[in-house]
Parts: sequence; structure tokens; C-alpha cells
Amino acid sequence: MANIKDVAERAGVAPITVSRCINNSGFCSPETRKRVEAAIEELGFVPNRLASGLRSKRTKTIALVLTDITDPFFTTIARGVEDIASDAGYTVIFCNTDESISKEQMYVQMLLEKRVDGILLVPAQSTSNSIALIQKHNISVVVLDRRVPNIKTDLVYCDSEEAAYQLTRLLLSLGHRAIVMLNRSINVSSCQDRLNGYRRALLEAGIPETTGQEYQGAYTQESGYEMTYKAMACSPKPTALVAANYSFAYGALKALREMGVRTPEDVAIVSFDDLPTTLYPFPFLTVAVQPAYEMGQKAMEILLKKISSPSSNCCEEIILPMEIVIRQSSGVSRANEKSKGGGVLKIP
Amino acid sequence: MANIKDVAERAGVAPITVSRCINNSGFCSPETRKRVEAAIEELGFVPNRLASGLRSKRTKTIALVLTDITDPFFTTIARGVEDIASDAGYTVIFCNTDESISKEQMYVQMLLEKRVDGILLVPAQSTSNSIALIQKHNISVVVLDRRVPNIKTDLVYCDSEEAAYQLTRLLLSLGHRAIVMLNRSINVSSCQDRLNGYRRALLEAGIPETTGQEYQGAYTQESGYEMTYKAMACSPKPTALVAANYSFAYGALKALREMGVRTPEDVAIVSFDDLPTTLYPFPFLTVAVQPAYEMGQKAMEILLKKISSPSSNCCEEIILPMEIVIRQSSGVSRANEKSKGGGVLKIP
DNA sequence: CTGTTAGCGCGTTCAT
DNA sequence: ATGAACGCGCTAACAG
Repeated sequence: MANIKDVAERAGVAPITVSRCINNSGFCSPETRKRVEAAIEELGFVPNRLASGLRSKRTKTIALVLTDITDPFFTTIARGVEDIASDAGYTVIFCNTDESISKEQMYVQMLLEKRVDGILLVPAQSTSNSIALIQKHNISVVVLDRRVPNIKTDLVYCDSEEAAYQLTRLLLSLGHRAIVMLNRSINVSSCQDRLNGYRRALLEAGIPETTGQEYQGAYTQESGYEMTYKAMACSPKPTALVAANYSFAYGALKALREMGVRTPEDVAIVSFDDLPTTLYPFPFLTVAVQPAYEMGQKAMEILLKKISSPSSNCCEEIILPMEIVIRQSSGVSRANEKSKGGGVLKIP
Repeated sequence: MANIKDVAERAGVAPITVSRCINNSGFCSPETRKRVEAAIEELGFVPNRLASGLRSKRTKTIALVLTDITDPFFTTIARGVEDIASDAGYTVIFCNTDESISKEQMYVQMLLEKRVDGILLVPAQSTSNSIALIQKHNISVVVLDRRVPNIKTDLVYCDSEEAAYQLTRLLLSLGHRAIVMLNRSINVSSCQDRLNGYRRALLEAGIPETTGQEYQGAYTQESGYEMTYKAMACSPKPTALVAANYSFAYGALKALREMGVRTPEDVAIVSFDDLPTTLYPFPFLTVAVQPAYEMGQKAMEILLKKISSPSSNCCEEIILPMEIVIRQSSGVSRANEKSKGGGVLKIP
């Protein structure tokens, strides 16, 4: 395969001149450029970016380490990242950690070996030490979606606390008092934030003890389903659910329908991160929506900035607001419901 | 940053010995290995895969070029690919072409420059010449989801023709005669196959002229919505729709509901590639499901095989069957419907 | 605007 | 089981 020297000989110039043409670095006369481009064409020359990366210490490659590309939330982030990256001439490696710290470590090691210019990381868990490792090697890193304690880093995430607070407030304003939280059992900031927002709203409303109404499960529809059955077996019976993600919301919908409990008439549901509206025809859930695409874009933009000026140590912390989209699943005021005789489950 | 020479000095061995330890190539005594590993640990040495790739001509990186990672079908493929790839020590670059040939060309150029070991490609269009370019550079390539004419290559795709045939047969067996096809207006084999399968079933049933019942649109819910309105304005009014993808099916559901037309009582719907069942609680659509995860796995396995033995020129062509999942949207026999007085739309 | 020199960090090749 | 020499293909640094 032809290399830069072959091209240089054929064009009657020095290799470095070819290099400058390819990379638009330095100057070269239009005529020289023409000869070089002709030679490239004739030889079918394709620059070797391994060699140039070895020399220049830039690979024009970044990595996106997330938990699971299959999750529509992360898929959308990935698309935002890739759009900005490819515009800037970067290529994106993606890695699925499945929230396993050891997988995360393995990937980070591989990425360091490949000398990626930067890493966008959704930490597998709060106890992850991958960020520190990346920083130790002077690789630019931007953390996505989740905070990690005791580490100074650029960060892009959403205000889950406030969103959970607003969702819970919405339910309270509709007259609900027995409000259950379905959350994940994982050491991740967004889950903790959602729990905190929920608690803040209840506390503010003078509803003191919520721990009996907080359920924790794995991130699956089945888990949401099971938690809902458990919650509905308790007294007082819940009249509303706050689902920390759409899987739980869907599991809950399924369980409730099975029990003959109507949504929202008997039990209202609010949730986080419904599917993208392009993916289904009849949106039903009241949700707090994270601007996933913008998160990906923004994180990639910050990463590009860091890559081009690694000196600036100041860390950006972008906290994006979530949008509350009110649809049917949250229902209308329970006062109205009662007066209309609706709802088989009454507040005791 | 420490390099292999530093490690060698510290361990009191030659650089090549360190290399052999890292890559498990050649032999080294347990004791030597221990000293080398200690040195690596102490220096925080991370092998430079740019340099090793430059020398060995293997990057342990492959690329997945698809149309849009945001499409659940491709997302699932991507996950299948990445699972197999990471098990084999490979890293995956992903690229979104949006079915643009020029984007595809740009990405392929970048990937060739990066000397990826292989490429999994969903061709942007049938006229793509990217495959030939990749092959010319002796890079292993496996084509996914779509055939490309006049090119000999390894290939993994699903039997869309047969699936469309079966779906249409199902509608015919339920008594439908006015069956409309909602398809994409793009030069892609899977779309053509679906059209052909639909036509074959109708022809076989003695329904000759179908062209007036074939609609073509862009790959969006809105397009499915509009095509459905057009189709329903025609005479004879359709009693069933074959949607070439879930976006069309969802657009159709929306349009029909708006018109006060019931599904499946008045108009039945069958479709391709519903959302993964983990993504929603109440599956409704009768669909032909492509085994997306297995497609990704299989394609990656073939790619690995090709990478490790590039000499074998024989091309594998894997045609996976699609699974027909019958749910509510296809309805029950129209004969029954009629006798029960159901269905506002009668066959003329 | 173009060229010369040197070396990035590793593994292939051959040797012992 | 280990080592020496060389070069993979490119660009940084400096020169003119």
C-alpha cells in the first residue's frame, strides 16, 4: 500500500509537503497541492492515522462509555455525541458497561491503550475510580448523566431532584396523599436525586414518613411490575406512583391493569424518560423528560473544547432542566374524581 | 509517559520481552513475567496500541456503519455486535449515515485511514460503491440487513420477502381482499423484498393489480399517517394495511383512530419490526420480527473469522428467518366479523 | 512556501 | 527462553 513517501516522489515534493496538503497544516501553493492530489489519486493513497497519531499524539477518536446503548435514553445521547463528533472530524467508539465496574475498568484500559483523545463517561457506579485513572493519564474526560463524589471533573447531567420534586408536587396538587416511589437499588446519583426530590415534596406537604412507600428494584419492567404488586398490597393503598424510569412505569401499568385497577382513575402514574415520541403513536404517560440529544451534543462540545485547550483546568458543570410533560397518566384532581364518583380506591 | 523501553530497563530485560509478556506471544518464564508485571505496575505503563498497530498491522478495532443508531432495530444490532466484539478484545466505532451515500463515503474513508481491522456495513443505498472500496483495500467487510447488486461479499440479512408474503397471506386468510402496502421510497433491498412478498401473496390469491394499492413514503410516522389518509380515501376502501416498518404502523394507527376507524375491527394492520417488547407494556401489533441482536452477533462472528483468515474468499450469505408474531392488530376472520355485524367498512 | 533530520513506540525478523 | 537491529508511516522541530 502506498505511503506518503511514494506520493511525495510521484509529485516531486518532500513527504512533509504531502503531509501539509493532507492535513491543511502550514501553507502550500495551489499548484503543488494539485500535483500532490493527483499523485494521491493515482496511487490510491490512504493516509495512515496510526502513524500520524503516533507522531502527533492526536487520534481524532473519542469514546463514549455508557451502561447500555439499547436504552433509548442513551441511544439518543449517543446520536447527539456522534453528530457533533463527526462534524469535527472525530470518530466515536462506544462501550456498554452494564453498570459493571470491572467492565468499565476493562474498557477504560483499552481506550487508554488506543490513545483516544477524550472519553465521555456515564459512570457505572458512584464508586467508580475510572475517572481518576483517565485524568491521571491526562486524557480529557466529560462525565455524563451521573455525579461522582470527590472528583473534580466536567459534568453534564439533568436536574433529577427538581424534576422528581415537581412530579410529586403535581400529584399532591391533584389531591394524592398515598404516593409511592418506585426506584432503582443502585448507587447512582440520578436515582438518589429522584428519591430526594420525592421526599422533599412530601415533607413540604406535611407528609412525614415516606420510607414505607419507597420501593427499590432492578432496572426492568418486571421489577416495576413486582414492586407495584407489593405496593398495592399495603395499607394505606397508594393512589399514585412515581416511577423513576419508563421501565418501572410500564411494569406498573401492566400490573395495575392485571389487578383491574384503572390508570389514572384509580392510581395515577408519573414517570421519567418515556420513550421518544417518534417511537409510539399515543403518548399516555406524564413524564419528566431529559433532553438526551442535547446532553450528548453539549457533552461532546465540552469535550472538544477540553481537547483543544487541555490547559484550562476549570471544570464546567452543566445541569440541564428536565421538561415536565403532562399527559393522561397523572389524571385530574381527585376532588373532581370523588365528586364524579370515580375511583375505586379512596384515600382513607 | 512510560514506554516499553522504560519497563524493560526497570525489569532488567529487553523491550521485546516486555512485548511478549503484554501480548502473550512467544514464551517467557514465570519469573520474568513477574518482574515485568511489577515494572508495568510501578511505572503505570499503558501499551501504545498506535505503535503496536503500526508495526503489526492489526488495530483490534472494527467499525459498524449503519443508517441511524437511534432506530431500535439498529440499536439492537449494535448491541449484538459490541458484545461479541468486546469478548474478542475488539473495540467498536459506530457511524450514522442517515442513508446518505456521501456520508457513507466520508466515514469509510476515515475508517480506512484508521486502519480498522474490519467493517460491518449497512449500505446507505443499493448504488453504494463503498463495499468495493473497502474490499480494494483488503479490509474485511460484512454487509448487514441489505443486499447490494453485483458485489460478492459476506452478508447477513433477513428474509423480508417471505415475511411479507406470510403477513399478507395471514390477512388473506382472514378474508381481506383490499390490502394496502405502505412502503418506503428508497432503493434498498429489504423494501423491495417486502414489496415482492406482498405482491406474490396477492398474485397467488388471484388478486391481480396491486399497484394502485402500493404507497411509498419517507421513513417517518408522519409519512405513515399521510399514506393512510390517502389510502383510506380510495375506492375500494382498504380493509387491511401491510406496514413495511413500525413507524408506518404507528402513523397508520394514529390516522385510523383520528378517522374513527377501529383497528382491527374495521382495518387490520400488520407490520415489521415492532419495538422490542421490553420497551412497552401492551404489545398490540401483529408483526414480522427480525432477530436484530442475533444479526449483530452473527455478522460480528463472521467478521472475526474473516479477519483471522483473510485468505478464505468464500462468502457466507446468512439469511435469517423472521418470526411472525400474531397479536391483536391483525384481527380475526372477516367472515366472523360480518356475521357478528362488526366492521363499518364492508368489502364491496 | 518548502525541505532535512530525527524519532514517536512498538513488533518483525533473525540470531543465540 | 531471550535479545539486537531495524523499520512500520508519519510529523515535530528547525532550517532556509
